[in-house]
Amino acid sequence: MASVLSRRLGKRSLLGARVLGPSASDGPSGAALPSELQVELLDGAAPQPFLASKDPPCQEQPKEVLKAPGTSGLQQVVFQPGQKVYVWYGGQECAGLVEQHSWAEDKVTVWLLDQKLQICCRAEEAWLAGLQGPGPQAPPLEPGAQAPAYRPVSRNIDVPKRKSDAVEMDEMMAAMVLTSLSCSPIVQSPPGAEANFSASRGACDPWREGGDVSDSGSSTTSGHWSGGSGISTPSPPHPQASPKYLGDAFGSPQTDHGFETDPDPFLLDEPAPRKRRNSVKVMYKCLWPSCGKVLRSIVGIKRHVKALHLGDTVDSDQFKREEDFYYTEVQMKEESAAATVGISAPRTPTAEPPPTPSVTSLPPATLPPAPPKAQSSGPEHPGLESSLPSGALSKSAPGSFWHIQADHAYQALPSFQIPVSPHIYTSVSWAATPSAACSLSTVRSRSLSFSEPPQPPPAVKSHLIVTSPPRAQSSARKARGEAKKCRKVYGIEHRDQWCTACRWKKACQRFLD
DNA sequence: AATGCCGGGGA
DNA sequence: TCCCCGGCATT
Repeated sequence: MASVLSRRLGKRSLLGARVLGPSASDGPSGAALPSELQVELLDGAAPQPFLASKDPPCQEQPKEVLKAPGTSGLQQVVFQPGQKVYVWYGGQECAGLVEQHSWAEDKVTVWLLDQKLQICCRAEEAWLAGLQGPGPQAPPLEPGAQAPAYRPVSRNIDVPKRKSDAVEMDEMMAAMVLTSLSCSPIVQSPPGAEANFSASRGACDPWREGGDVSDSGSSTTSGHWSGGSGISTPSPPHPQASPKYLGDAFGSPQTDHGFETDPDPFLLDEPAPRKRRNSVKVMYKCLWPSCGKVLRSIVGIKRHVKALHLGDTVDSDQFKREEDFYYTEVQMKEESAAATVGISAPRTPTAEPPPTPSVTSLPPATLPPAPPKAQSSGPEHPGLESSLPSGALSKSAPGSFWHIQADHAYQALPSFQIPVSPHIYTSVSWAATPSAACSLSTVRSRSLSFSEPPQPPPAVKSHLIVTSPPRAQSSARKARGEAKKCRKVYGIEHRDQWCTACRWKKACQRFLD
């Protein structure tokens, strides 16, 4: 749990929540929040209620803010105006100049050089240049001693972790931003959202989803992000997110209230996520900051994201894919619940994202793209089919080509020539055909490589098998081919046009499968 | 029932 | 070796 908390912390601070945290007066919400959250909120020192503009934090009316019941005498360092100090802002250490230090309120107004803005924060959160460590974890106060009445809990928190987390978060943030193209709601979301920032964590989920990084549930902070795979494969999330989230997602307080069953779970218009294991229920959780809604169907969650967060009005094109980033699949062990819903259909392990282009769903797997594991995916891969017209081999052979000469294939098994064009002949050995098929399949498998762009999952599957070399099911008779046979093509009336094999009731040699 | 083919057998 | 066909599996 601790890890989870710390993680959240980091993320939050990433967004600058700490500095801008909602006012301490926000009694109710504050009380309900996890202790670490409170710390953050209080750290903000800028009790200003959140306003749309997150940029200039408390620069507008810092003074008022400072009037809060002071925690005088706590400060151990006296900041002089103009003095260079460092403060935590936006998840990182920022250098700034002291504008003013209100000893009484234990607040310091700092002009951030980098951000070019003024913020006010608790004196303990700022430290003089040259001194070490971020304010929070800095030595300043003795536990309990001066803890203001309104934030009793904060003192219990082990703040030190913050810094590393923050750094971690920065990286994630960067990745996130890149991925979501600056449109990320997380970035744009109003500061207020942070209060309930379960989403901050979720914000990262997309990657995890996509990568299907099974970090085997280790709930440690490092566990989440250490997996290079997760980060390195920012491929679009697809429905089959990894189950690991489960605990995480549902464990978070925020999630609970957001939980809600999809009204119409059966509306799935895409391959519903299949139940991976007996009692695992797949749900989709909205990652939008402060949302955390959980629905049972992809469609539902997408609709939710689109409608509520992305806004339906906006040209859907612009956000068409965006919504995929704002929900994640979570799996829920649920012995009992399993019975309730027609739990989504099982998703093939390697599954490719569902049909809907946007969702790569998660798909289906995200993608997919899950590293090694995912790779071992099943035999059928989208890239495969798409790269090669399935029927190519068998069907493509227009009668005109093979006909005449192929006709005797049955008799002349060894080899024969196929007139590819009036002047060009291709020598083909029937016996070799299988190998040809092999090479063919080889090529296809190659297309399976990760880089393969997630093509709209072709619905073609069956055909591949046809080209596969020697039939595994050999022993018995040849599986009935799907290709047309002479009988079908020419009809019984024109039996004379059939290939010899067909005439002899043998396997058709003209329209091979 | 229609097809597709294997296994056999006659010429 | 060429041709046919009975019969079974599949569709």
